[in-house]
Amino acid sequence: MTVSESTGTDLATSLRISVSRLARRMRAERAAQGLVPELADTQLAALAALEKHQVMTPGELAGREQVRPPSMTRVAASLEALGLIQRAPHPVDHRQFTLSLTARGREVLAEVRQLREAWLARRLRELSPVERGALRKALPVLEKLSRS
Amino acid sequence: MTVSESTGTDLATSLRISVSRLARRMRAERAAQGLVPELADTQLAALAALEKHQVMTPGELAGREQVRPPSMTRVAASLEALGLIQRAPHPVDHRQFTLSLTARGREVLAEVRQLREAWLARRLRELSPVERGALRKALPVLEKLSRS
DNA sequence: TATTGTTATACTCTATAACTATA
DNA sequence: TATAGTTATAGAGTATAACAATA
Repeated sequence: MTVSESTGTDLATSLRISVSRLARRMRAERAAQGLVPELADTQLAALAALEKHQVMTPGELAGREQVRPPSMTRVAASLEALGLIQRAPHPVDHRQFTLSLTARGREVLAEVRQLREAWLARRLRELSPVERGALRKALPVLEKLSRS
Repeated sequence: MTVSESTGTDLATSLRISVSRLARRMRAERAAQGLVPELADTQLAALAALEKHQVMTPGELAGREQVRPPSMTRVAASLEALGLIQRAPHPVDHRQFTLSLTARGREVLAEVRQLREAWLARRLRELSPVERGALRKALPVLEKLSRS
């Protein structure tokens, strides 16, 4: 019985293991590159979310990235310290803040996308067009799963 | 420009973010279930690898699961303490050990696969057949990536 | 001398609980 | 009183470096 014929439970098992291992593999590969600045998964995801939505509050970012508010506090603080995002008072609710990318944040995001994903991008180029196509078709589903 | 038409770099970016977030999401969901015993990603992956290959050395397991030997030492020690794997002298090289599943380990693996993947399996059932098909086709590619 | 595995230690990331400020 | 965010603290998981045993 091949993977493509597996049952739902097998699919869950295999998917969980592959996704966990790939996440670990990417993290390890990234760390080996010694980039400046060294950005973690959630930091980079937060930058990408801010690029997409322009302005978000810390709470919105935490919800979107599936981390707790204190974790996003640290992520936001680190990104602000690096000059990659900026914080402004919320227009109506003074308990909240708005976060947005700085020009430097935008630059770094572009740079990091090229450099930090070098390993994954290289591996993707080594795949066949059919394999890449399979990933592209699965990508929206993976995104849906990660948000649900 | 939709995801399915994206360039290779965009694919790498999106894939990395989705995979990272899904791994984090699954870990969080798992922890909420309070299972007995509480098994981490790498512990479960090690059990699954031992089920597949019957007998492996700690070094082989570490290489397969992309963790460093000291990490696998901890994983193996915890699984042995739980009675889920057993250790035996290596037949020829006395520096090494062979690891294999105990009967209890096999039971727990089956049980954990049902219980611990409940969240992911439920989400997978909520997908359309087309979406599940996309994941099934991508799965071997994800496995390949995670091993490369 | 090289290799396998372990021990000691430290780091990264995230979580829960308690607190502050504002609604 | 409820909510957004922060601070303090702890836990899980992994890594590097140093060590022990064997090849």
